[in-house]
Amino acid sequence: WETLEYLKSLGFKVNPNNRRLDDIKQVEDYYQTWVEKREKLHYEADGIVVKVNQLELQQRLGDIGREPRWAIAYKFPAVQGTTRLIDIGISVGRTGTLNPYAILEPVSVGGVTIRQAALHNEDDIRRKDIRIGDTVIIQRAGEVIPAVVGPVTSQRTGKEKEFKLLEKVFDKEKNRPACPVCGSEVSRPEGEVMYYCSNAACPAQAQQRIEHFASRGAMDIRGIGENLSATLYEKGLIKDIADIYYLKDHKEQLLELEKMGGKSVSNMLDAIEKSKDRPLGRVILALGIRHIGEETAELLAREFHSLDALAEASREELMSIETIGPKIADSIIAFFRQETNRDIIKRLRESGVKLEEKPVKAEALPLAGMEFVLTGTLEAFSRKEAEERIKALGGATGSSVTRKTTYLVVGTDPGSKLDRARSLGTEILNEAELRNLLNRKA
DNA sequence: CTCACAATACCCTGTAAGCT
DNA sequence: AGCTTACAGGGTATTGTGAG
Repeated sequence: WETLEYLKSLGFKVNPNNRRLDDIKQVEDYYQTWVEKREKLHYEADGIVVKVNQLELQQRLGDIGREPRWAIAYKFPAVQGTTRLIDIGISVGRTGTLNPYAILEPVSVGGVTIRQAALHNEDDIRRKDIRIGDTVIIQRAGEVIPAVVGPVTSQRTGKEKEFKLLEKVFDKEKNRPACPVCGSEVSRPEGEVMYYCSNAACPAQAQQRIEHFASRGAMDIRGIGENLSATLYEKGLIKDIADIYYLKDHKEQLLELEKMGGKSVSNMLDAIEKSKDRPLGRVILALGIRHIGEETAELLAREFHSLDALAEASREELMSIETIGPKIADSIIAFFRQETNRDIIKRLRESGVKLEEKPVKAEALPLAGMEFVLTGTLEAFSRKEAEERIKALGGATGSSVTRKTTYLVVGTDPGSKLDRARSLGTEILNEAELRNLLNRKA
């Protein structure tokens, strides 16, 4: 709504009869009533959720990963507080990024004590003009994530220091900037915002690769989280992700670990065994290939059906897949070219981890063997969308009505296909009927 | 067809608190 | 005590769009 007011103030015409504006206004009003009611509630609330209230539209909009595209939170204003920025620390991420974080004078904001907060990157720190020693405004974004909003410049004493990442990680003995974990060289690729540790074998990265592999979205090995993966790595029980599946040969050493009794060890080993036949998409995600997240991993699994097939795919082959461009393709190729990675995959296979998946047989799909032909304009679908959904369920689409055509789908202003279908006695569906069919079978 | 820009999808990171 | 979860907001990559 504010955006629209802003546009109006710039002289743009906004049609006051536009239904959408009414809808937005309605949401805004509803939100305001809750902002007022908030304090009187006998429970905690952090905002309202606006939802599309038609199941059909919800289905069309779908999800991105776990998040629905048909519902969005509209949060109450965040609670803020101020405190002192004592220092800026650096942590090393799974991909080798050097991540600056704020070390704060502990402060209570919205009922919890905040000591640290992410600062993202050097450019962002500069943009916000955050300096070490500053009094800074802190808020909990979405009532949860601590965030440094910016400095209170009126409180400056002149002793505040600008933050320079390369100075922070400067190693006097080596006389150059160095990774705070392994001491390797640090670089910032042209045009990028993050600095990286150049050492792929950096313990920080190795440990977090293990953590990522075991994580819920990937192989989902319950029991192996940040702490255990670090311990197992430090003790040398696990050097890379494949070693996880050979832990069972080292039971005695596991039992010697602190806080690991017989039950913990057997729970962990059970969880490891269970993870051996996760869907292929999970395995691809778990490998930790750069730029391959949940969605792309899933896509690659559908496309290749086995890790070997993916490993052998050419750049062109990869790029021909929708949503995969040169960067992602190169990232995949580079990963499988690495000798160490090939070795890991070999050992994963030997230990019994499932690395392929039967392609879903087209014959097994609900619309298998049916051919659909579309004519006229559809209301709620684009034609391409409709065709995709039919194909996703195993149906075929044709461009002209023949004796093999199962259904003719008729939108508004149908063409001559309708006449032909009538003369052939082909079954005719209108849009609503098609949608029902798709929803029923899906 | 190419280029530039906008929109969208995807990926990554970190904190506190609830859960086991 | 450790693991998991909820969550925001940063960046990068890809796709879509319109003009020439």
